[in-house]
Amino acid sequence: MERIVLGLSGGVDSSVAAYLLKKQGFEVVGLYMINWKETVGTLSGECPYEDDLLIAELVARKLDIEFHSVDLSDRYRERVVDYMFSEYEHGRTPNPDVLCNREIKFDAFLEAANRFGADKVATGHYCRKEVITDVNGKPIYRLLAGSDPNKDQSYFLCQLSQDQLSKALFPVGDIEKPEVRRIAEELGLATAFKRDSQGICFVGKVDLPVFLQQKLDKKMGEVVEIPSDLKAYARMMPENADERLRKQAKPYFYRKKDGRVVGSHQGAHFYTVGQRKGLGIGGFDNPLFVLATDVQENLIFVGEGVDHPGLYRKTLKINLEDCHWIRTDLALNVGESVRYEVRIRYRQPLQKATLHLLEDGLFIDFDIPQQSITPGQFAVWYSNDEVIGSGVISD
RNA sequence: UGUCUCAUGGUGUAAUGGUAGCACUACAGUUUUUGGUACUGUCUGUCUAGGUUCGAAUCCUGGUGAGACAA
Repeated sequence: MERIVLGLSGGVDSSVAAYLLKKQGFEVVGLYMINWKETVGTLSGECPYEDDLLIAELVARKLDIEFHSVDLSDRYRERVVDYMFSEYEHGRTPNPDVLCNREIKFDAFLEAANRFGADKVATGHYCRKEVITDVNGKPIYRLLAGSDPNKDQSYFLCQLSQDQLSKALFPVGDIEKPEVRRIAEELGLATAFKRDSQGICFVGKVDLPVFLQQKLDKKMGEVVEIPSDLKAYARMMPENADERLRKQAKPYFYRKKDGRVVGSHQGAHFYTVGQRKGLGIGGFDNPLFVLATDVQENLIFVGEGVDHPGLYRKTLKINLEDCHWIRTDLALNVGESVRYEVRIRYRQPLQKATLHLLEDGLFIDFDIPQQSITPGQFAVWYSNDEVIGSGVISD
């Protein structure tokens, strides 16, 4: 009987995943991962993980599976939290959960699983895995969207490697959320009616702006409104196709003199592109959206209305070193192009685009201009249901 | 100093005699295993002191404040 370590989080998805694995005949070991122990910033200084640990243990007992916990908080801090703050400090908007999967759940956690006698790990992610073989009979692992289009979490696994994927199992990927709930209820699991978790796993109940304010310094700066008829928006496009891509992918660069000061803020690094709330500036006919931030000058540039041209761009660039192919066999060579569907944030409907690999980076050229392309976020390209690759949007 | 205009919630405005509406902001909730977005809901107001009137944001007088023109 094959031994599998399952990440039991104390949520309903991993609980049911445990049950399904067991039903499939695996010897399941539930392993609770502690990745954050700090109590600062949490409500009423509660221990952030004790409740979930207890619930996970309860579920394990109910399902009659072996249960342990493992403390990965040092690793988590190094690989996820430090990255997160560093990105914010540089004016980018990180996705800690993508990193958490790449660096923790399918790395450090996998190592821990090995110590518990398993060489594969399972999680409660809503996504699927398939194996095909290449011409030499070598296996190729495919990462597919979860069957429930409403809960598909393949986006968060976009940075996994073939090696990581080869050791992963996603038991709930081919069933839908309501079914998961139903199974949990039928089994009488403690998690059956527990509400879905949301927000960065470790921050828990605290909202991110508050958390960031505790970690990053405040620095008063100005908010500059950019008119929608700025001449930079009517930029001339070069004839050469590659040059045009490069130019289209370049974010608009604003200076204070391009607009007028309409307010102040407490630190440009607290804001992200496309953000509407939190500026505290009223009196306009339409809401203001953040077009860009400049952490060097500590300026925030905003535009009025969802239709502001500064909010849209047709092309984005991913630096070569940030370009990751899950399907390494489908990786582009310099000079090649391919049609895929792309999303630039979790749950965004897939957008048709053409990927062009040039000497200086991967350029994703969308059929339709995209709103709020945000540096630091991950662009993920799909072929139908399959995640082909991903990369960090450059600035 | 003179003349004129204006003064509505945090902001921008609507209602010119019948008990104040809209947008933005803020807040709350929903959606969401990132951030953000989106959706729903809620709060806050007639500069001040008098007067006219059954009744005033709306008319009259004084005050205070802001702007424009005038030298």
